Amino acid sequence: MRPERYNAREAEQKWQKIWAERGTFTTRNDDPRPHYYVLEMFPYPSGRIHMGHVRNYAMGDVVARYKRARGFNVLHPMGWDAFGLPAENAAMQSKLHPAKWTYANIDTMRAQLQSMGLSLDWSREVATCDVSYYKHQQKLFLDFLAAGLVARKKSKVNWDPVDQTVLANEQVIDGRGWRSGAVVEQRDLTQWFFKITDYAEDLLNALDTLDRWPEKVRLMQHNWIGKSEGLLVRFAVDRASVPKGVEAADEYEIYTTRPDTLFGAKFMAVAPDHPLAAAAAARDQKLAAFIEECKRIGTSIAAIETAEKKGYDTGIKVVHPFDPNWRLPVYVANFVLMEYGTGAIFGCPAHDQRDLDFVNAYVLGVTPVVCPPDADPATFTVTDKAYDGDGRMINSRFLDGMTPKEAFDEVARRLAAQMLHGRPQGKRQVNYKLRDWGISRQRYWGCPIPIIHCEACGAVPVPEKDLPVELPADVSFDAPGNPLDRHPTWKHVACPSCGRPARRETDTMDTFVDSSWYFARFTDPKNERAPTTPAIVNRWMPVDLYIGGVEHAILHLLYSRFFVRAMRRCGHIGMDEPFAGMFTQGMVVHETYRTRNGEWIAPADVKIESGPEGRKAFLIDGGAPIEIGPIEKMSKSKRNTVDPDDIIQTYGADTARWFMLSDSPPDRDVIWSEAGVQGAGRQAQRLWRLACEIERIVGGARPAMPAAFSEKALEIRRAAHGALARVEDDIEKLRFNVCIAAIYELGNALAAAVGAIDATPVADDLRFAFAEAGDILVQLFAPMMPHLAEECWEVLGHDGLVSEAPWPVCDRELIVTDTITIPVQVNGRKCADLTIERDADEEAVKAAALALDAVRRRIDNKPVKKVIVVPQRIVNVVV
RNA sequence: GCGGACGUGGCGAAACCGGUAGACGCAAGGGACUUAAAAUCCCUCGGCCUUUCGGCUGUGCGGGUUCGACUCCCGCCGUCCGCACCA
Repeated sequence: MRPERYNAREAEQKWQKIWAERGTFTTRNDDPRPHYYVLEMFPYPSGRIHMGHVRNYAMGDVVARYKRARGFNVLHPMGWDAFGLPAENAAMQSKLHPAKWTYANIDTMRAQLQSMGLSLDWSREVATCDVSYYKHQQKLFLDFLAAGLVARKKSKVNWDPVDQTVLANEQVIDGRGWRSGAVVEQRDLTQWFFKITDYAEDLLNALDTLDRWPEKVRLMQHNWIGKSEGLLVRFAVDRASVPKGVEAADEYEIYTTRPDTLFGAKFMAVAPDHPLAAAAAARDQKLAAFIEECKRIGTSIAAIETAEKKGYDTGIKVVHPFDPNWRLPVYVANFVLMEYGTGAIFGCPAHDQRDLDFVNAYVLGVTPVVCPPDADPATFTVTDKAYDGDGRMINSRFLDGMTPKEAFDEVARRLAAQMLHGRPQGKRQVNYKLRDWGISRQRYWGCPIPIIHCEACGAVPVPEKDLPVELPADVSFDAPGNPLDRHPTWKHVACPSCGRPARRETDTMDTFVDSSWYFARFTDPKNERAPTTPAIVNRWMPVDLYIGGVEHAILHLLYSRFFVRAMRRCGHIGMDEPFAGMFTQGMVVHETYRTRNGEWIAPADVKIESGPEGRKAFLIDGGAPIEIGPIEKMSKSKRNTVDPDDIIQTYGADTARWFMLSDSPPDRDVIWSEAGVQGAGRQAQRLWRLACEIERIVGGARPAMPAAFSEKALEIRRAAHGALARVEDDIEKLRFNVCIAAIYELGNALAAAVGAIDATPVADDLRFAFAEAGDILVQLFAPMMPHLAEECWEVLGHDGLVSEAPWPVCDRELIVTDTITIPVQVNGRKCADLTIERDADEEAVKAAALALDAVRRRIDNKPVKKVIVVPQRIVNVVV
C-alpha cells in the first residue's frame, strides 16, 4: 500500500484543536515538578506577524516542548507590547481609535500565532494597553516614587514646531520632522525619570553573574554603563579675557579620564548647551548662531558624533592648573556632550583622536606627552593619529619619566592639595555614561503617569485608592499636540492633598516601562490586587531562557534588570536579575527584487528560474525580467517580505518552523528562500513516508525487547540512540541547525535500512529496532514539527499524544564502540585512517600507524623525528 | 564618531578544548521509473593536475606561534547591527 501524502493543513488544524481541548499546554502554578520558564520577547501588535516572529517563537517552542518532554513544568506564555506610536499614527491616518486598531491587530496576530501550533499557555495572555495590566504599572510607579527611585528633571527633546509634538530620533531626518518637514528644535522639558543610575555599579557588577547570557550582550551593557575613573578639575577663568557684558563665572569644572596628559592641553571646550556657552553667546551673535546650528543636529549621540568636529572660540581664556602664566582658549564644541561629566573638557590632541581632529582644524598645535615604549622622546611627534597607548611621560615637567598611571595619581594628589577659591582644585570622580531613564512621553497611547499637579502642593501622587488612572476613550487626533492635554475634562481634577482644582499629568510612560515587568506578570496574570504574587513569582523567576533580537540587547534588557531591582526594593519580587538565560537570535533576510525602472517587487510576484548559468528572475504577471538585488533585512519599504500566513497556507506551519530552524545558526541571520522552504516541505513528506513504512515493517503489535540483536538491528539502534544523544545536546545548546542535521542523518539511515528489507516477515529483533528507532525519530523532530509528529505518532500505533509523551531514554552504551577509526598524518597532512581498539595504548597505536602502507610510502625511508599520539584523536608522524 | 559582531564550495553551513576542512541541506549536472509530467529513488558535485593509484592547493588579505591553525597572537580589508523618544 502506498502511503498517501501528508496533508499539513488538515492535520495542523486537527491537532491544534486537540491540544486546545485537552489543555495540553496550560501550566498550573501548583504543579510540584521542577519548573522551567521559557519566554520569547512579546510582539508589538503592528498588524500581522512577520517571519522574525516565526523564527523567534519557533525557537522558544522547541525548548518549551523539549523541556516539557523531559518532565519539567514549563511556563511558556504570550502577550502583547501594545502601547506605542504606530497606533497613534494609524489613528491620524485612518481615523481609527488606537484601542480599536490595537485590539483588532491583536486578534489577527493571535490567530496567526495559533496557526503556528506553538505550545503556549494562552490563558495567561496579557496586553500592556489593558487597564488590568497598566493599573499595576501605575502602582509600581507610585511605589518607586515612594522608594526614592523617581526624579523630576529637565532634559532635551526634539520639538517639531508645526506638529507641536516631541519627535523620536528616528523621526528626525536631516534635522527636519518626518511628517511636517519643519526644522526641528531642541527644547528643555521637565520630565519624569527612573533613577537607574542609582544602580549603575550594581548593574555593572552583576553582569559577571549572568553566565548564561551571550558574551557580546554583557559586553555591550558593560560599555553602555560606561564606568570611568577620572578627575574633576576646576580651571580658573582669566578675568581679563572675558568680554564686557559676559557673565562668566570665576571658574569652570571639567571632567577628564586623562589628567596625566594635562601638560599636553591645548584648549578647553564646553558643550553648546553649557552655561558658559550661553553666557558668551549673549554678546556674540555668531556664537549664538553656532549654538543654534549645533542644536539642529538633534539629540541623538550618533548624529552629534558623526558630524564634522566644529568649534567656536569664545575668546575667554582659562588658567592652566599647574602654571599661572599658561592660558588655554575656551571653545564651544559640537562634540562635547552636556549629559556626560560636567559638559566641559580640556583637549589634549596628542592622545585623543577627537581632540586631534579638532585641533588640526583650528591650528592649535600638538605636544605629545606620552612617548610609546619603542619611540625616541626627542623625535616623537603626533600629526594625524592620536596615540592612546602606554609609555613614559615627556614634556610634562614634574611628571616626566612616569607611566601615565603614575602621572594620573600624581596629578590627582597635587590637585587635591592645591586650593582654588578656597577648595581643592581637583577631585577623583567615578563617572558613568549611563543616564537616568526618562520615561515621560507626550503621547496618548501609553500608560498614564499617576500624578496630579497642584499649584499649592506641587506634584502629588494619585492615591492608590484612585487607581487606575484610566485613559479617556473620547479623544481626537485631528489637531497637533497631545490629545490628553487638550481633552476637555480629563486632566481637571481636585488635588488629593488640598482639594483645590489641579490638573493631571498628561504625559504617559515610555513603552519600555510596559515591557520591563511583563515577564513577572505572566506568573500570575489574573491577580487583580497586586502586580505580582510574591510566592508565585519567586518560584518561577528568573526566566530560565529569554529569546529575542539583538536590537534589544541594551535598552530593554538593562531597563528590565533595573526594574526587577526596583520591584525587589518595593517587595514585589525576591530577586535582582530577571533573566538567568538569554539568547539573541538573528534576523530573517531576503533577496530584493527591482524592475528595470527601479520599482521594488515583492517576492510573491516574482518567478525564479535557475539553470547552470545561474538564477534569473521574472515578473509572474507578464514575464518581464527582474533584477535580483542584495539580500537585506525584510522590510516593507523594499517589499522583500514574505507573509507567514501565505507560507502556512501553502506548506503548513511545521514546514515554516522547520525551515526557520534548519539552515542557519540561530544567532545569525537566516536567508528566507522559496527553494529552502520547498526542501523543508519535502523533508516533512519524507518523514511521513518513513513513519508509514516503519509501521508496515513493525506491523501491529510491538515485540518485546529481545535478549540479543543481529548486527543489522544493532546498527539501527546505534543510529537512533546516537542521534538522540546529539539532539539532546544540541537543543540544550540551542544549536537547532546542527540538531536538524542529526535528524536528517537518522532519517537517511532509517530510509536506507527500510530499503534494505526485502522479505516482509521480519525477525523480532529487527522489528523491535525499527519500532524503537521510529519512535525516537518522531520524538526528535516533535519539538520542531509538532503536528507532523502527532500524525506519525498515531501511525506508529500510539494512543496518547507525542506532545505529552516523556522523552526517550538514551542508551549510551550503544553509542560507544569497541574500535575507533582515527586519522594518521605525516608532517601534519592526513594520509591514512587507522582502525584500532578504543583503549589501545600509545605504543600500540604508534606501531600500528607506522605499519600502514600509505604512511610508510609517505615517510619514504626518511628518519622519523617524532610521533605525536593524541589518544582517540589523531596520530602525527614528523619526519 | 563610539561600541558590538561577522567573513569557510555556486549557496546556507558543520568542524566539541589547537587534531581528518566542507557533516547536513539547497542549487546544479547525469541516470532510473513514467506515454508524458509531477512525485520518488540512485550517482556526481571546492579548485588544479592525473587514464587509474594518487598528488598539489584551499577557510577575506598579510605576517607570526605550533609536530599540527577555520580555531591562538599581531596588522589590514570588507559587510552588518546598536547608540538612550521605533519597538
